[in-house]
Amino acid sequence: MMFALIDCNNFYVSCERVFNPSLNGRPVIVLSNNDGCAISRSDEAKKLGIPMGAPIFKYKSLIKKHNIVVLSSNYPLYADMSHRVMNIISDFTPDIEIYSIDEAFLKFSGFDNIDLFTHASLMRKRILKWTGIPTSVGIAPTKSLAKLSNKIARKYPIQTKDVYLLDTEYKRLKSLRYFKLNNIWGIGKRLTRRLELVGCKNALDFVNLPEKWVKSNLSIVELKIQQELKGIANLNLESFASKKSIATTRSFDNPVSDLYKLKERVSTFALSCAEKLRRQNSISNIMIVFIRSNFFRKDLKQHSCSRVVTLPYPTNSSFVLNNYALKAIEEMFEPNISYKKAGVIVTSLLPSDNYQLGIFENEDYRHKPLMKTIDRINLMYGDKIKLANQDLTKKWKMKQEFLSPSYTTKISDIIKIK
DNA sequence: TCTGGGGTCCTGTGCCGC
DNA sequence: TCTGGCGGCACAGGACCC
Repeated sequence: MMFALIDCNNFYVSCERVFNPSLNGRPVIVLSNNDGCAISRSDEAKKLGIPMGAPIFKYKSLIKKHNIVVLSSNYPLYADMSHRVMNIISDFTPDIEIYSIDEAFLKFSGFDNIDLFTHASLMRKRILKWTGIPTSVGIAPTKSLAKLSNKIARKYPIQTKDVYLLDTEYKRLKSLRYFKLNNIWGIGKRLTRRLELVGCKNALDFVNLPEKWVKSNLSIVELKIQQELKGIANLNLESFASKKSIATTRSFDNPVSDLYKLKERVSTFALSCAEKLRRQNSISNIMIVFIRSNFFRKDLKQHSCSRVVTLPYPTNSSFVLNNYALKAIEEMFEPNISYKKAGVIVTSLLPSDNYQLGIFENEDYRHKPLMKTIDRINLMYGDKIKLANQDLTKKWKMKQEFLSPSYTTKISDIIKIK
């Protein structure tokens, strides 16, 4: 039994290139929301020294000097492409866990008579041919080792032909010696620092630490990782677990220090959460509301605060969530602070269909059909219905200066063949 | 001037009740 | 009735992932 990790190379950039081949061979970066920082880079852009998450304003001159193509993110396009890729992958094994928009874990059990290298090569060739997206595949006895194998395939595309099969003890030890601590899935900055303090330099050093020490000084999570790297499968594919929380959070393009404006924004976040809940037929018990000043501005007074609101009954009503979110904001707000970011997270989710109202629960029975109607109208006419405290005239627009067309999802943007 | 968003999971702390 | 120890819980914060 083997696991595989398939990963789309530079996914967002690759999506853009599918529909705009003139981007091939050129340095390209895709920006985060609000055009803040680089979240996807072509190999050419990486070579020029644009790091992951680079704030774009710091790299203006480099971008100009090398004529780097800069694009705003186009999430509907990426989501659609992701869906196509995952569909093709499903043809190659029934056991698939979609791990993120551009990654999936696969399990090959009962594939004893099949050459997995050939099988995986066939899969990535078909994805490339049918969608235009290049991928890399790592195959190994555990998920953590499959992650590392994937990195090898990605780093040495010529030697591996984009597929690396880690199937011997020799390859395992060689790989572990090769990788630094922070290349291990689940070991970040902080753990790397702690492990270096006890003399670890590479992944193999970590694997050789006594299990007892790992469990008592780190945690059960790191112990599992260690076992996985030893080749003992500890993690299985996650079955389509339904979401445990839903969030809507945003940075503001201009700092907000006015309570009224802050409430107006947070109201929008609460409504967005309520809509997302209704879309997946869930209700929530607990809402978390937070506001935060700009922590990059060390010269300004900082304030960061969050409130956990336990709702009187689980709900997905826009009115109820909105009211409690606004109350939380009023409690937390401090004058003379430049707030840069705020958000609403709903958690402790339950399915809405089989929920029975209890004795003390008093959701207004008129909310449910009203919400349905609001959702339908907003879907048909594009967010026409708002609550009274939402600003009707002002549009909070996301900065998207370099947006590509929605090639696959908007009929007006469908590519024209000349 | 300008530094993302959406997730999961763990941990420290303070409080409560046994 | 008082006290200390301890488990459970809620909350705030943070690490880590893509």
